[in-house]
Amino acid sequence: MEAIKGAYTYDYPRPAVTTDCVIFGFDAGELKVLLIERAIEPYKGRWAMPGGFLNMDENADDCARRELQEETGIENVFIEQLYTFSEVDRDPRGRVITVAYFALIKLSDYKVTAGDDAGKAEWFPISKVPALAFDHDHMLRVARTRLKGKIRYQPIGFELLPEKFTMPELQNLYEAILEVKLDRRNFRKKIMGTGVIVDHDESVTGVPHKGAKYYSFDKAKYQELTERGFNFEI
Amino acid sequence: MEAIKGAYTYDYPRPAVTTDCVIFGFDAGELKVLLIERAIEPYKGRWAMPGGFLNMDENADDCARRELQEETGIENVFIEQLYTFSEVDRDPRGRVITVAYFALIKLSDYKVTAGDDAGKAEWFPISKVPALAFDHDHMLRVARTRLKGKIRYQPIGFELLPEKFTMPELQNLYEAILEVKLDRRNFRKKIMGTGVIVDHDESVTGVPHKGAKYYSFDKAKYQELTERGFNFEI
DNA sequence: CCAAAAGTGTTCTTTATACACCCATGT
DNA sequence: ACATGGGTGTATAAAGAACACTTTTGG
Repeated sequence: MEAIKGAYTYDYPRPAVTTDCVIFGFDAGELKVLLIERAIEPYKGRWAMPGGFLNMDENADDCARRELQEETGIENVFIEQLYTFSEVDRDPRGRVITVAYFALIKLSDYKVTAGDDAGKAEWFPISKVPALAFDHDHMLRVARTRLKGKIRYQPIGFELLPEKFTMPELQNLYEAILEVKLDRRNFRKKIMGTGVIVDHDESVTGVPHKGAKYYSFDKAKYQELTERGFNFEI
Repeated sequence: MEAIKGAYTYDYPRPAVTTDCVIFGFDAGELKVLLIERAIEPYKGRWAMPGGFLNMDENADDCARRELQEETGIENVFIEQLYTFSEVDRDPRGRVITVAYFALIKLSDYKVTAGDDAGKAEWFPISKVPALAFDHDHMLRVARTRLKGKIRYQPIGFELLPEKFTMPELQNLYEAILEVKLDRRNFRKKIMGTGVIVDHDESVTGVPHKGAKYYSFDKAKYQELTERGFNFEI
């Protein structure tokens, strides 16, 4: 798709359409967001969610995945449509509506903060996110709320952890997302009670205390249980 | 906004943007959807959700409300963004993406099937909806699923009933939406337990059996309780 | 007096919450 | 041996599920 000055004409005006993606990761007991520093105006130097214009031969999901790949190198991750933001004045360049997505990243796989297409990319702890470009502060709040709501009935938490994880890690994740403290014993009971957790006979080593056991999430078993009307409530 | 042949030119191609609205109502113990019969091609004669093109001076919410008003006469109702549909071939006229909404109507207020702008409008029981235009079958399924999920934690059921309703009516509504049978005594207990239902000392008359008492939903009390971290689980 | 639908309480089962001690490891 | 964090069980409280008879009203 090349820019050809004024090559596309329509009988009615049309908004430009973009997708943006709120990218969540989890590391060091903290929920984090991947932001891109804008290299050009408007909002040059401000941080924003990665995103870009929709091509004519792709749907919004494809666009969000493509932009994610181009701007951060991330691919093959959990991604879901969040909300479409369409305020008339949300972009100073003109009428732009954006279909926002949110992605959940196993941060262990993407620790290397790749400086790609769009300039600097950086993980920010959710509590230290600066004022963002466009309406992205609002977008982040919406994504945060969605994440908080969704984790109660879908096991999306596992998308944020490495394949093998420990019970304390999983609990920390839930505590970070839900912003509550949970009881260790009750948490383990509930998680194990779902029957979708596999025990590896292996523990954390090299720590000056009892090493936590590794577990992993059995996606196949989850699918199976879901089809039989199984409920994942934490 | 007038059509001026080829008056709007851009350097990159842009999709057209519309909003569509899935309109739910409840009557005679059945969940219903309001559809419009298409008067023009494509899909002439097929039924579809009302909707239309986004103007440059309105956001998607405003557009959805405007189209709802223009095509069905309905206004001042519950409306919420549902999902943005963007498959490349979803509209034979070209690239059109649609921001879909769903609305909940107190059917008692809008029984008159107004034949307006877009031709015939008609309420269909959800079980008797014919094959729809565009990707609207899919859209309806998404809306149905959202309604089913949402009613579990938000008191949106009341948007579908008249101001005063009886307990059996409310229960029928929940049963229709959730597609389950509920126990009369337990249902009443839970609903009354929320503390957001007001008892009117008035009953249904003119029926050949004990008339059911009227209740109404106290929105102010609900807001108050919500702010204190109250949960509306049915 | 009959048919039809509304109203109502109790028991049992399941789930949620609260809570404290011992264990393994590295320094 | 000690400091650190991991692992475990039980008792109590709350919520959910199951269930049957009486009441009101019009015909």
